[in-house]
Amino acid sequence: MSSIETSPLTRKLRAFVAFSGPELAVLDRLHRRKRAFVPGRDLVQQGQSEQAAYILAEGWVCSYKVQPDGTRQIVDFQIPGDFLGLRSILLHTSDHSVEPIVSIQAAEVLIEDLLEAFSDTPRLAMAILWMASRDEAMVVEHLVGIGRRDAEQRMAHFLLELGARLTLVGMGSRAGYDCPLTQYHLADALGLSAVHVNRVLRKLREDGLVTFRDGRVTFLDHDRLVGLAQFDPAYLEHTGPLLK
Amino acid sequence: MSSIETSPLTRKLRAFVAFSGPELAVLDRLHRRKRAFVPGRDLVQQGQSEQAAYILAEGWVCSYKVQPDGTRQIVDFQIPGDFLGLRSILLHTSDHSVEPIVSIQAAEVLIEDLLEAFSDTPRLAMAILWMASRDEAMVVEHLVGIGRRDAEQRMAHFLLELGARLTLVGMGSRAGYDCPLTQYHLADALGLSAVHVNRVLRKLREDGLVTFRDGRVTFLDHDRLVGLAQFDPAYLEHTGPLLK
DNA sequence: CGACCTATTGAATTCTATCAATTCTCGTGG
DNA sequence: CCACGAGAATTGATAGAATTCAATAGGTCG
Repeated sequence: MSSIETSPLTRKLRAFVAFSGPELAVLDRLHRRKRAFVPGRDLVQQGQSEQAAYILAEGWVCSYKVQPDGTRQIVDFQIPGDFLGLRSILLHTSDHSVEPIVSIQAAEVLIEDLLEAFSDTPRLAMAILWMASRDEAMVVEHLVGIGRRDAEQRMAHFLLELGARLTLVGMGSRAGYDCPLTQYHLADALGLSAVHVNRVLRKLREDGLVTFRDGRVTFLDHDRLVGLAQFDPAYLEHTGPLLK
Repeated sequence: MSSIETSPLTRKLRAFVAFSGPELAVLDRLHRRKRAFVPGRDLVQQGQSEQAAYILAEGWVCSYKVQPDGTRQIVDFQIPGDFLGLRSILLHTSDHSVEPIVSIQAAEVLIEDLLEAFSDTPRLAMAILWMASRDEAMVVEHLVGIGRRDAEQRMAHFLLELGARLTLVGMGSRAGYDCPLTQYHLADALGLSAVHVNRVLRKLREDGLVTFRDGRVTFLDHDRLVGLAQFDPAYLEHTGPLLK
């Protein structure tokens, strides 16, 4: 049995699609070009063309856009098993940057690899397309959060969503999860100032809902937090692609 | 020559991909199930499963999500040539609603139609996937706008983006465009209150930048507006899918 | 130890929402 | 023809939310 069967991506997709041996082999091939990255050096640069995509094997990264005036907006965080830069290779140019938050391991995927994989196994293509749609649904939910929730709800919703995603890949539970993000990351993701992030976290802590401390998110009262955030995980719990 | 060759979708895709006769015929088949809708009755309902997708032939619609507390966030507006609900059929359930803003014409596309079209003409599949990526890039830009721009910049950027999109399908120019949206639509899209939308529009008008009046957006000083919004249309001007 | 990053808190300011009231347009029915 | 009501746009006043500026403290690393 090859080690690929336990990769986070494979693990995630297999929750929805039963792959055949040859399909697993194709997945294996996609993982062959392993590379390591450290914080401070971007995997993908906004505005660059000829980008590769990556499958994140270990660690956390964030996708963000910077504006001409220097402010930045984090669009999404990716965790092990997530695909990075799929849109970049489709559009042949990257509209965003990708930055490692901790030291990471990622498999580089060239456009040729992907086209080859897609033509070999249409089922895999469909599974990846489905995954991309799920990611887009997450971005949409993020948009709603920033547009129509106040800072406290935004934070609560964000911490809960991250928890739900991490739980899917075995890195979290209802009790909490390890989280390498700084308050500056939260600020850039939620469209708040770092100062206000700090105040909101204090309020949530003082209200006995959740703590964010020493790289760990701890849910003190999960149910009440869900109530505050009006968190509905439906958009994360899809029934999988239409593969028999 | 069939009339399909002048449909907005065909027109848009042909700007990037040269289709063969059989491929045009497949596009034609996708348009066969024409339907009409009127404002007030949603095409797609949030939470519903077994949805169809649509190709918008005429008129404007918006995609939105409503939250438990009743507030709504418009995620995107669609104009002729845009695809609606592609994600809904992929995920097999809809995470958002779609509402006609004016009376519209749309071609219903069943999941079977799409799978058939994809297997018949991979190039068309790639073109549609590319288009979906472009739409996602737009949602991302929208996210950045709400997260990191103040109300005035948000409005300016939004009006410019809409103008750029409409120009692509021949419905607008640097001078302006017809626009059936109300200030309430703008508010729900930009994450502002309707009252504040009104104030912002007044300011932009008084500053001689743009007017929003009687269903028409008129750019008074396009260049200065671009400067205010820090509008960079790069994310709309892609080189097309990787088809030879 | 000092440099640097992160977290924390206070005070003043700016931005945006909410509440309330008015005007305008347009279509409907009397 | 006009009164009426609905939806849309407009404006003022006030309250609330979040930002900015400024300062301090804790931790880590060389």
